Amino acid sequence: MPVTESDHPSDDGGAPGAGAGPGALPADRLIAFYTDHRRDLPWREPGTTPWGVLVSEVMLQQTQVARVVPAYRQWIERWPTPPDLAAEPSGEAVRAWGRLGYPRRALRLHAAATAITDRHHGRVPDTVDELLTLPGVGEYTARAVAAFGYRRRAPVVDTNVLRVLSRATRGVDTRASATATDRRDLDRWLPQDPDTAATFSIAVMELGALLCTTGEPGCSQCPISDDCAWRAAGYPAAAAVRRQGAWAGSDRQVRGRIMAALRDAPAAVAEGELAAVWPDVQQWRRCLDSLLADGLAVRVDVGWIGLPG
DNA sequence: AACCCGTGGGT
DNA sequence: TACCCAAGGGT
Repeated sequence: MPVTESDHPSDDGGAPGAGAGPGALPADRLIAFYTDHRRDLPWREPGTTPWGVLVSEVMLQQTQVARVVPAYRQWIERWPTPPDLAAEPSGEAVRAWGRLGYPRRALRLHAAATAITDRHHGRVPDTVDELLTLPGVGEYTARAVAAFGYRRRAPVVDTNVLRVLSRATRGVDTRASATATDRRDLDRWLPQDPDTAATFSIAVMELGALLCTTGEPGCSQCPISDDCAWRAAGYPAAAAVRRQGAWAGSDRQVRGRIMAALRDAPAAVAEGELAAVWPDVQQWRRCLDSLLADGLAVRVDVGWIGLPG
């Protein structure tokens, strides 16, 4: 594990000093860290709507912040409200998604905009339960929108928060995905005041993104290192994760090429031309069929494939 | 519950 | 280089 000596001095049990205690997640210091070191991101600007928060959260699902920023700006400028997006064909959402990856997210975001328009009068719902009914909105995103969009008190646990929670309060590292237990554990540290709770959540997330990272954590700059159970335990390594399959030659690669061809074309593409993206006809056929089944592509006519209308 | 789903940056 | 993995969700 890439832990530097300078960041992790093997001190001999120095006094905890003014720490809140081993395994604590002290809100005051986390919020102070956020105040001092927060990144200026477009979805954090004053005036960001709950719809803006929802769009940013969906884009950020498994996609890095730096790649999301320009896409988010263009998306919000073009579709400032859910009805604006719902009024357009879903294929336009898929095209605007560009190369963010996992284009089903674009389809689901469009479906969410439609549901918000039809069932919620065009206003993004403000309760976790209602948000959970929206396509593409899971346990994390629902709470993120409630907390960051509406300043509700909800335990927001993404991969960053889970890493901080696990390390600081349990003394172990993890690469698992968050569970209901994790949300309950975080809730213990969540300030009661809703607005402060929302700031606390984004502060923990920011700490995980900037300092308490998977790679080389910046423990020497961490505001809660004195309370960190993981540090006290000597930075034990996380359990190994199951390797993902090879990318080259995968269905995902083939699907990606087909979608890129459809996005780059102004209108429908002849199947014969589309087949040129991959030499293995069997695999190409299987992937095209899966894209049609997913609704990411449609057969607009015999032998012609396009983005959904 | 394990597996699938895109793309690209970091090392 | 090859591999990890990044503000997850759906099945």
